[in-house]
This record gives sequence, C-alpha cells and structure tokens, in this order.
Amino acid sequence: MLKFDIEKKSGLARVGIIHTPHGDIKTPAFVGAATRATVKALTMEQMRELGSQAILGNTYHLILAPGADLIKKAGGLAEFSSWHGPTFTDSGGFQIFSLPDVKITENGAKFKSHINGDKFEMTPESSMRDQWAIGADIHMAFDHLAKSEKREDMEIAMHRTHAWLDRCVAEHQHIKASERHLEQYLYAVVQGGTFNDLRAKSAEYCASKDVDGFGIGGVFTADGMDEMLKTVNSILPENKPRHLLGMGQEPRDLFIGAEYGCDTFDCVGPTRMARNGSLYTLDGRINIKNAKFKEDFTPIMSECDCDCCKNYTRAYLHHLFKTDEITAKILASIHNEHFVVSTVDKIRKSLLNDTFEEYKNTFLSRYYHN
RNA sequence: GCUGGAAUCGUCUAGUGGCAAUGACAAGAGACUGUAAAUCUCUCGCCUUCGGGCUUCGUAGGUUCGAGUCCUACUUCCAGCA
Repeated sequence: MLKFDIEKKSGLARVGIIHTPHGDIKTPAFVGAATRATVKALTMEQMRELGSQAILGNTYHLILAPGADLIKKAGGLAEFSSWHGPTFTDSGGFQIFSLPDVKITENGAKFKSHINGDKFEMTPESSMRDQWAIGADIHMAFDHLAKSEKREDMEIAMHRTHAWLDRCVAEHQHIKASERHLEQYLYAVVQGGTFNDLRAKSAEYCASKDVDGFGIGGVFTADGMDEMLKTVNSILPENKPRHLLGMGQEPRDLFIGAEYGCDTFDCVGPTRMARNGSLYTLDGRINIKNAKFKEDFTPIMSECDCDCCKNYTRAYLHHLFKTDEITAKILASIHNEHFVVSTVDKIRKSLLNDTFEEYKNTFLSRYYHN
C-alpha cells in the first residue's frame, strides 16, 4: 500500500505527504506534465530548481516512443529521464478521447499510431503491463472518457471505466506478485462527467477497490467543479491520495481542487501557454508578444523568484519571442511552471497556517480582477 | 550617351484588358486545462448604419464601355555597350 500521511485537515482539504519509492511529495502539489518523459522546453535540473516534486509521463506516448521496454532497460522513467524523483504515468486512456479514428470495444481501444500509422491496441491489461515497464511510482487505471457531454454517453463511459478498472486491478496484482522487487502503485480513475449522481456512483465503485489512490478524470471546466469534488471526495476514503487529472491551467482550479480535497494536480497548460507566449502574473495572464511590452524593462512578475524573473525583463522576453529564439520558450516555461508549482506550495503553507481562505481570496480577486 | 529590362500593401512576390488585386514573411490581436500543440485562429488600403462607399499597382497624359495589365513622355533602378 502506498504510504500517505495526512499532516492536517481542514474541511475536505488536507495537507499530507505521499511517500513514493523515489521520494516524498508534499501535498497539495503540482506535478509537471512530462508526456514524453520530458517537460517540454525544460531540463530535469531546471524542474528541480523551480521546485517541482514530481512529474507525470504518458503511457500512450511512451510506448510509441521510445517503447516501454526500452525505458525498463534504462531503469525506469525516473532514471531514464534523469529526474530521479517521484513519477506518475497516465494510462493512455485520455488518448481515446483526444485522438480521431479510435475504435473502442469492451476489450480496449484500437488506435493507429499518429507517427507511422501502425495499428495498435491498448487494453487495461496492456496499459498495466506497459506502466509497470515504464516504471513510474504511481500508475493510472486505463479509463474511458465520453466523447460527448450527454448523460447516456457519460454513463456508458463510466461503466466501461469500472469494468476496465477491475481488469486493471487484477493485472496490477498479477504483475505485482511476479515483480516483488518493484514497488509500484495504482490509482483508480473516477468518471461521471458533470453528473454528480454518476460521480458519486463512480467514486463509490472506485473506493471499493484495492487501489492505492484515485485519479479524478474527465474534468474540463471549473464550472461545478467544487460541487463535483465535494461529492467525490466525500466518498473516497480519506487515507488515500487523490489526483485531479489535467486541471491546473487556471489558478482557480488549483484553489478549488485543494479546497475540496485533491492532493496532486497535473496540467499541460502552463508549459504550453509558456511556449505560446502567455505568461502568468499575479494580475492575470499576459501575452508577452504584445507590442506594449517592447520597452517594458520590468520582470514578468516582480514578486516572482524564478530564474526568469530574477534575471530577465519583459522587454527581453518580448524580443526573444518576436525573433523566435528557443530561449524564449525555455525562460517562459521556467516562469509558468514555477508559478503553478509555487502557487500550490503556497496553498499548502496557507492550509498549515490556517490562512487558506485569506490567501485564496486575495489571490483570486487580484488574478481575475479584469 | 546608346540599347535592352524593371517599377504592385513594411519586405519579397502573383497578376498581361473585366469587380482592392495572389502567396509568403513581417506586423497587430486572440485561443490554449490527464500535450499528434515550437500549435491553431482572426485582422492586415481608407471609411462603413456591414449593404456597401471611396482611393489604389513610380509620375503625368492617352487608347478603351473598362487599364496594374496596351500606347506616349518623364523619373528612378538594373544589365550590356560606349
């Protein structure tokens, strides 16, 4: 069983520590999205320096390249990437939702590789095997996301996710029994879309399984997220960690997530937006490519202590983006990733100090001022 | 000086008589939430009650129902010859 200590509780919110074989994660924590075993534009050294505690790779992308077995040969995701710290893998289930030409059956999902068109099938069992080979500390169950917001589609996806969860747990236990020298853990994934009764059903189902924690999937908007998380996290057992899958581009989501009992987050938004020139500040996001920053010799964010803000100006970043220099994306990614990581760190501190409510209100009213 | 050739939106460019006129870049703005994203979208002569109106292809004239496209002169640039 994955060790998870809760230091402090406040309503549904909690402060804790997840003890993984590769080190501890002080929660709540933002996990960097390292889809293809790299956080785009950043080195692992830079990730450590900006305060990241864990990264999350994607099984779908990693089996296409370089292959799960190769990562196993390299000693696992943490060693292969030189991250050395705690790691998660997403199951690849999300790709069912995001890729076109996907055939979903009870057995699994048939894809065509977007790289060379090779036919390829992922099942709960294959996802588990691949995740064990990739060797992240924490694996996500292979789940199914509905293609639409319609209740009947959500229901079908949820039931399929549950059926697949049983197979994931069985396969996980099976591999665990034969790989006794390895310690790897499984999270079940809660589905149910925007329907709280379905979410409750899904949470109950997941809670009843022999898993180490939970992912909350299929969340795409903050609207109604508080109620949904309240429902789900009131049902999920308190002593196991919960990961809010894919949310965190909007700081609001991190506050809501933490307040309603989520322990970890991952999101591609911060680094993707960084690459596209959209940078976080306490007063909201700015597009550094805008002409108004041409002669702005202040840092992106004066209250920020990241390497970008400590050393470079908006005018310089503007110049790097306008001239399409690769350094633009690096510095911007350092800043944005640091912004979300440190924001969640501050949420953690505020929960410990009992100043969460104040921090949240101050932060959000300023960030979403306009 | 002579003989050819060329002048189109910030730049390069399409365009050889028929509705401001192609494409790229640049520029301006927007989007992005378990990453087929170093991506994508929109604007880019002026005005607009969004139907349209007005002014544009070096300058000035001309031919024509109609000219960026044809003719003449001029200006500038390029190449060759002196």
